[in-house]
Amino acid sequence: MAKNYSSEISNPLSSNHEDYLKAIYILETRGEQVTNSVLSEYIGYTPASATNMVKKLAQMDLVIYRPHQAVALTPTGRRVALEILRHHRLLELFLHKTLDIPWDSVHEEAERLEHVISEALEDAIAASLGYPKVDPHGDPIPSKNGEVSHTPGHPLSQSEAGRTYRLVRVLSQEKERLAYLGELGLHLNAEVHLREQAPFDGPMLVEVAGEEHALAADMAALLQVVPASAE
Amino acid sequence: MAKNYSSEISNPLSSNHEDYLKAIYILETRGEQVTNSVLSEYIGYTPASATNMVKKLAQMDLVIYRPHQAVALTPTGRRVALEILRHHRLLELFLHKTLDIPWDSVHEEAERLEHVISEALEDAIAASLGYPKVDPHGDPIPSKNGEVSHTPGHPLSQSEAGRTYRLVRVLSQEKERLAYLGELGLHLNAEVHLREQAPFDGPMLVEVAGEEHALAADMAALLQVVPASAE
DNA sequence: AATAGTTTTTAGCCATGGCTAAATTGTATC
DNA sequence: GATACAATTTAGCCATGGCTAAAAACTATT
Ligand SMILES: [Mn+2]
Ligand SMILES: [Mn+2]
Ligand SMILES: [Mn+2]
Ligand SMILES: [Mn+2]
Repeated sequence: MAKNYSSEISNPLSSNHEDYLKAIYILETRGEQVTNSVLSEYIGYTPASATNMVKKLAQMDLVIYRPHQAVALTPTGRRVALEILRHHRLLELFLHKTLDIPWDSVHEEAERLEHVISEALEDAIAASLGYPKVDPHGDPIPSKNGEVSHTPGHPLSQSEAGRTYRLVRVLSQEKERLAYLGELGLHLNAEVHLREQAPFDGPMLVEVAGEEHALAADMAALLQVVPASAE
Repeated sequence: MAKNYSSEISNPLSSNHEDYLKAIYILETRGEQVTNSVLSEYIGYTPASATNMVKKLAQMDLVIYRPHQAVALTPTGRRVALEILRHHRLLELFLHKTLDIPWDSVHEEAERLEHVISEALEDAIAASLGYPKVDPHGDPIPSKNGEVSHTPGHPLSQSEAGRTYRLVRVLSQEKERLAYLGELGLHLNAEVHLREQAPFDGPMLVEVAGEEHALAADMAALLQVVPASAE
């Protein structure tokens, strides 16, 4: 069992290297073509810097780079990306459950911690949480050997009115958005009764914990739910 | 209450900047003259690199630098050093108590984590531990406003034979040494009965948890104890 | 197929913070 | 005070990874 993928690599990866690989992985799984501009915008650096970094990652056999083409992770690159993503999501859950850090703050904290925890600490965290499968936002936690479980659910925006659902995933890391949802009681596993959906992609009327709220359609599209009975 | 001392500073400090300040603080409190060679050896970089860094820290008003003189922390530099040291020791205790990381492994882990935790996380950790005063090695945890409590005790090597003591501090971070002491049952607050001390700085005979062991004099010098009755 | 517009790459700059080797300064000894 | 030795600083090199501006390469439209 190969544990430390940086051991397969001559010089160790910096935090930024790791964040680039993670970004490419996330963009790939979104189904997007990971063009230079998409990547550079996501990562928050200039296109020139992204090209620069991608070429370095290609030299280390972590990505496939062909000029003017979309970047793609190599198997090794994917393993590194998944390892960092595992750190990230384990840390989010740990910070939330063990230290009561609010779910809208764990992301930025994990963004730094993910690069500096050892294998032993990763294992200790996973064990203390009982080897969890999802983070506080319902994002799947990759397993130690790089498997990602498929998460169930469909957007609340495409659900039937008059039924009750359970929130299983929120497709956003935005602090303000998460804080707002939390205020409405829309945290993970919350029960939502969908009263009605206004036509023309209008707002939805939902009931959460006895209170009624209106949700914009694009907000509801980020909420993945399953029927409440199915548990 | 000024919280983030890097906010008083134009550009943020790197991990290395922080480790240099911490090193200078520790060497100062040991009573040593913090010459360039002492610092460079402690920090593990060449003397030229140490000079380089010290000059930068001086430009930021974190240390006083005069060529060919010992370096000294400014009040601001000391605050930064103490903030990082607080992170370090809180993290050591947290890792040990909450995640069962052995006391000989927490140091290297904290060495990286100390630079990336937020003020909020620092507070959450301190709260979850009940605002502790010492780390797993008995080193005092600086308070949020930079106060360091005086730790009691004297070296086991300078103690009276025939009496029982309580271990309150170990003056070493060496992994192997700590692992060895742990195997003997010599963790923090362990009770040690001092049977006899061989003359000419010879080994000491001690009894810990019902077992008898011989301890080299220089090892015993690192163990700070108080009389067991004084609890 | 020419042209216009967009995307990507290249070229070259800069700050950071290591390093080695050489020059300088300080200190101890005769 | 001269001289030797150690400590420190300086000078100059290098890799990293940002950046801007300009060049080049794709893509779409006429
Ligand atoms: Mn990150
Ligand atoms: Mn998440
Ligand atoms: Mn450190
Ligand atoms: Mn310690």
